[in-house]
Amino acid sequence: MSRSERKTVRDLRRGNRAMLLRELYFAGETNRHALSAATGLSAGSVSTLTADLLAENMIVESGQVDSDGGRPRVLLRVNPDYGYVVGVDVGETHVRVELFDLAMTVRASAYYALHTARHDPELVARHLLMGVDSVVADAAVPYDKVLGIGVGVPGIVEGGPDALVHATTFGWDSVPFGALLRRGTSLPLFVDNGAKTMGQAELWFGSARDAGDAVVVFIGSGVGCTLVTDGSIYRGAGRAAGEFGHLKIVAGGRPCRCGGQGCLEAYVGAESIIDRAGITADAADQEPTLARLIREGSPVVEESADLLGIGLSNVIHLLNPERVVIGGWAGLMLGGAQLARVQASAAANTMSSFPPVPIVLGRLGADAVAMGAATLVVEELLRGTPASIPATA
Amino acid sequence: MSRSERKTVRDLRRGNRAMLLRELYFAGETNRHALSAATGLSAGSVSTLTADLLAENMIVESGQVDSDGGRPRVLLRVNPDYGYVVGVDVGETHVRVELFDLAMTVRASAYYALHTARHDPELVARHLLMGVDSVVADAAVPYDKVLGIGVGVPGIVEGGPDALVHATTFGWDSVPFGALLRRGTSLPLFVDNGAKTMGQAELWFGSARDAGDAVVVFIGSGVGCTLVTDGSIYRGAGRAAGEFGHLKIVAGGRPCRCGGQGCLEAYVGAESIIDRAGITADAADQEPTLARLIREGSPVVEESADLLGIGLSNVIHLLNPERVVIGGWAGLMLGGAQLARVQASAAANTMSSFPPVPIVLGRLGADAVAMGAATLVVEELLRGTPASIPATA
DNA sequence: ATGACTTTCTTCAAGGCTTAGATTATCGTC
DNA sequence: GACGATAATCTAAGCCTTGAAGAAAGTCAT
Repeated sequence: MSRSERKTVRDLRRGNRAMLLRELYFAGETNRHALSAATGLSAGSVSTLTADLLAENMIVESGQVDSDGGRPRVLLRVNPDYGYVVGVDVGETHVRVELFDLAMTVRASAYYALHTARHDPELVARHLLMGVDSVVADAAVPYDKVLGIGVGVPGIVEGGPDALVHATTFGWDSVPFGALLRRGTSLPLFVDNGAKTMGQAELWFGSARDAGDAVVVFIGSGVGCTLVTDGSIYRGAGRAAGEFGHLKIVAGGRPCRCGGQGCLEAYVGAESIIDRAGITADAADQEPTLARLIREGSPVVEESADLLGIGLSNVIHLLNPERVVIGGWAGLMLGGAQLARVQASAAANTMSSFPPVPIVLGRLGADAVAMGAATLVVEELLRGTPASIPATA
Repeated sequence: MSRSERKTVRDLRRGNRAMLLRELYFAGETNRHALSAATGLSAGSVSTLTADLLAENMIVESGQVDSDGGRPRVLLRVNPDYGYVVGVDVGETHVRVELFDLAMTVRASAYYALHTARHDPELVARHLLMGVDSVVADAAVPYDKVLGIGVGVPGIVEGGPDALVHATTFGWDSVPFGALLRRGTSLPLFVDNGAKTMGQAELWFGSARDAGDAVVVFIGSGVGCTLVTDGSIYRGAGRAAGEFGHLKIVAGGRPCRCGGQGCLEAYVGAESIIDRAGITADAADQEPTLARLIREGSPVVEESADLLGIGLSNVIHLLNPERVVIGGWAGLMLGGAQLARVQASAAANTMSSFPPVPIVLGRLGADAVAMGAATLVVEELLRGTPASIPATA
């Protein structure tokens, strides 16, 4: 009930520092004057705070620009090489590991195919850890400058150090994936649902950028989503919020792989679309198969767009977002061809007294899951809590 | 994107003061020692802050309790007579005005029946303002100690000074109700959707008390809800979040009074239940008619319970609340008789990997709308922003 | 080249805040 | 009645932000 910490003057400084750093991170490149305006802090405070950050090598001066008739401004930016973050996308068919610098430039990546029905958690964990070693080596980066590992996985991820994962469709039932990884690395670890990591990527750098309240829908084999409230991801009481795919949109409808009936995912997930078209496709063939169905203008695809619109109208009624973003590989395919139909269906099913909501496609492509996972680590850094300061700055 | 204000050391104090006041308000009666523990502030800070609040007459000492073998603790509480707040429930059939002290004790109330199809905004506003004058007079309270008026109305309430109200079912289409009231009073005004004010009442004093993440469903003639995130009400980008009643749960289903099809409200709102049972009832007769249907065990009622459960499962999947509360006069009736059925239906339609969610009835009865509206004013007071300090404290 | 003017950034005294620890108040108990 | 215990207040010390003044580093007109 009572939020709002911040008690001593020390906390005040921490908060202001975090605010400044955040501004600096998202602005990309600014000067002290602009920072002062953006954060509301006095010029003096900005000066001392940036001095601290410069001394820690967390930010760097990156040039100057003339100001019409005055002392030139010194440009500041977050030091991309202050540290590195690893993002991992554990998908239904693969494990993708990428190493980013703080400017989110990919420095190295690794990919491991998962063969169907072989989602042994131990194996996945081994791939993942191997991938981490590999990207750190490939990027030729000192280990102690890796700030942490973010991992996006299918299913619901419980909090806690074990990071229990419940992903029926993936064959994982209460798998302590965090604990499994913990055995192989001592780096800070952040495990979350893959739809949410993608959502954070779109929120930070993609189509949901700067949105205060948004919904980012993820459509791959299954369907998930990220709810953005007040500019950050809402996770709910048990970190399970956003199970958009299991909204019931057809009473007593098609059985879903979750065990329920009439779920949205049973209609608009790639697996379901293909299944409904009467095709039997291997997991690895889903992508080309769906592409073909869309190209051929299958009525199943159109129906999926209509149903997705209904599903979106539900989210719109409930959450009143300022924007809806559709992402995930299947979402981008479906949306690429049928966005207008989705929009029309959503609008038709939304009350007229509701302000119209833009529905757009994700901008970061299918790789956003790994990038978003990496941002979980960056988020921690920007929070400004001590720790996570590498030995040699 | 960047939240977290709090910049100067002055803001720090304001924040701490607000935190303390909030704690004091919800604890009801505490001592300085306990406050220190609860807020994390040092004993010294609590001492000076409470001294300020006492000097302003915002809190009072209310007795002592012995502490086993030591100086007795001085009990502190918010001064119930520091100021008064007015809460108004504008419903489909009535305008109810109540005046509360800060302990939320009703000091006076007024009631005006609205005759069907006569929801002229001007008339409603006149009733409301008359009611305010009436309760202030009845309670024999000085006008300058009335801190503000909170109003709960049907439909969507846009922010802004005009408080535009969109309530199709009420016959209001973009009615600037706030502006209308503003012409008749200079008191601070807070207009919000009635389902949300009820939700806030249940959150502060009822079944959702202390919940961080909860959903409070309101069922009257229509259906609405309040989403509680991080201990406070989530309103969405355009303050329209929570239109639970217009989730589509039956594709291509029954026409709803909103103009859509298959909305939840078209099945579980009191008006719809009665209609589906084949009865024609006047608005004023809805209550006894629904009571009779429930008593007679009408199959329509059972079906409504099942559908409500499905609707709730959608909210649960999307928001992962720790608790669901059912309120509103029809909700309390329906829930009183069919709660088990609602719970069973919700559980049956929720993924097994989801933690089970308690579904309970509201505890404050049908009057919660007005009380919740009044809390909007109190909320402002607790926020600790200057202003709203009556002349004579 | 020079001086006036601009704009950016830094320095520093002043004022405010919380804290920790010492002090005072007020009980029960031996 | 002294002593211990618990509650509340007082005080010195240490941070922090601000605002104003000053330093830095340019442009521009003459």
